Amino acid sequence: MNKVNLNLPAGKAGKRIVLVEDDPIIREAFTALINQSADYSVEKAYSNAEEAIKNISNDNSDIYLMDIELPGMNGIEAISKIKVINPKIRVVVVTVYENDDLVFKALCEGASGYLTKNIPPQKLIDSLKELEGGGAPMTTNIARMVVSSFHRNRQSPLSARELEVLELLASGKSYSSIADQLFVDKETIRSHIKNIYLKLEVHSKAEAIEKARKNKFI
Amino acid sequence: MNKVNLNLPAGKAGKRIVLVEDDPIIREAFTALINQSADYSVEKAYSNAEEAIKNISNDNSDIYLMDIELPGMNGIEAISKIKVINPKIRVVVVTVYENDDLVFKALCEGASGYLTKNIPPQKLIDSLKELEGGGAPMTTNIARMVVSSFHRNRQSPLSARELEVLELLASGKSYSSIADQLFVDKETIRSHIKNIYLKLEVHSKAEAIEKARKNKFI
DNA sequence: AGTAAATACCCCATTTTGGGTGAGGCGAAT
DNA sequence: ATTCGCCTCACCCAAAATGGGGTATTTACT
Repeated sequence: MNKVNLNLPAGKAGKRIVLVEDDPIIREAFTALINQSADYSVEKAYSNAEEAIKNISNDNSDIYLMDIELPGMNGIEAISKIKVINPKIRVVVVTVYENDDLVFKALCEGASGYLTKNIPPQKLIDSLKELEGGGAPMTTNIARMVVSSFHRNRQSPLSARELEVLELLASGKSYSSIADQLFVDKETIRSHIKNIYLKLEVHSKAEAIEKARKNKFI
Repeated sequence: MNKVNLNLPAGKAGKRIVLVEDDPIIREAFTALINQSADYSVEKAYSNAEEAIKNISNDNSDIYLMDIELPGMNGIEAISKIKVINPKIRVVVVTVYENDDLVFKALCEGASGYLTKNIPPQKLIDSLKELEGGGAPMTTNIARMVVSSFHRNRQSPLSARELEVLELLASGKSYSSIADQLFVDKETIRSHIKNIYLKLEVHSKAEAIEKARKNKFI
């Protein structure tokens, strides 16, 4: 069985990339693919996040391709730690997972892109170019998920005014300040909120906000 | 001066697109470009949103290219109204504006993509393909803006625990329920919140949440 | 040794919240 | 024409939450 070379010689020209991927097959495939390109080369390829993080200053690369599922520290945590150490490093996730939660967590922690492993070879290289051009490379599905996450749900049982009130409530405002802002009496706001609770079948502010956020009413 | 033909004959094959764009030059350019492609044709080209909306059921197209700056109703409102009438219609914004506010407003109202008018011709056609493939076509800059909007700010003066508390507070929870959730005393939460107010230089929940959201601490 | 963080407790006064009930005006739909 | 939903406002009550003022202990890292 071949021992995978985790410390490839950086004898190739082009922008240097660091790869973090535990599957040796994929790691080698991506390395070969990237090294074939004119503009990029794999500086280092790690099989776990801990090693990659330990060597950040030595490697001195500002583009990381990061798997999510890794032995030990996972990719999300790894992004977080990398960004703390050097915020200029751009991390692109490359994974098999298209799970909502992982995508948004990765982006919140600072991922600059999110690709899936079934990406066609040329698209991977294109993605690196896009990244360097200030973009945020995403596969079709991920882009849809990201854009959809902004869409509000129009099937809301709440009236326009109620939505308005609930949004202000969700921003941490008190009944009185909502009333001031909407130029109505505090009692009016209380009425709206009571109706909101009725419609959403909840009994408190926190529940209402949670339900409304979950259903993207607000 | 040429009179622009706002009702082009649909004599061309391919998926039918509706265009809403007030500048006659750009309208004609996009129409010509799209009609040159094998897979798409411009069903109708409107110079304002009101007309486009009035004819939605007749036009029976499910892809709209929408400008933002329009005489009368603007593109954002138009997206909202279109989505109410028929949520299946996908609207892609095509505009000169790369302003954060407009981008996010358009996406919240239901835009499926956001392009800028300097887009290379082939890219526009590619974007339509991407849209049909379930994607969310965006120019490089817009993709970056969208992804950046998820990134949290690590330059926060707050400790990890304080961030945790503030996040729960921002989700509408009361001191007591935050305490329960974090398995500490309510008084501890109160202490944390006092420190948060000190650090953020605010004097109320709403202010703290607003400041933290604005600076993307949470 | 010093600092920051997390934890917990005390006091106080005020505001906020949730629930109940009722009611007038207004516009859209049947 | 009448009903219905929506927006508005009012008054009752009691519990909970909030903001501000303290102080103090333990842990952890430098």
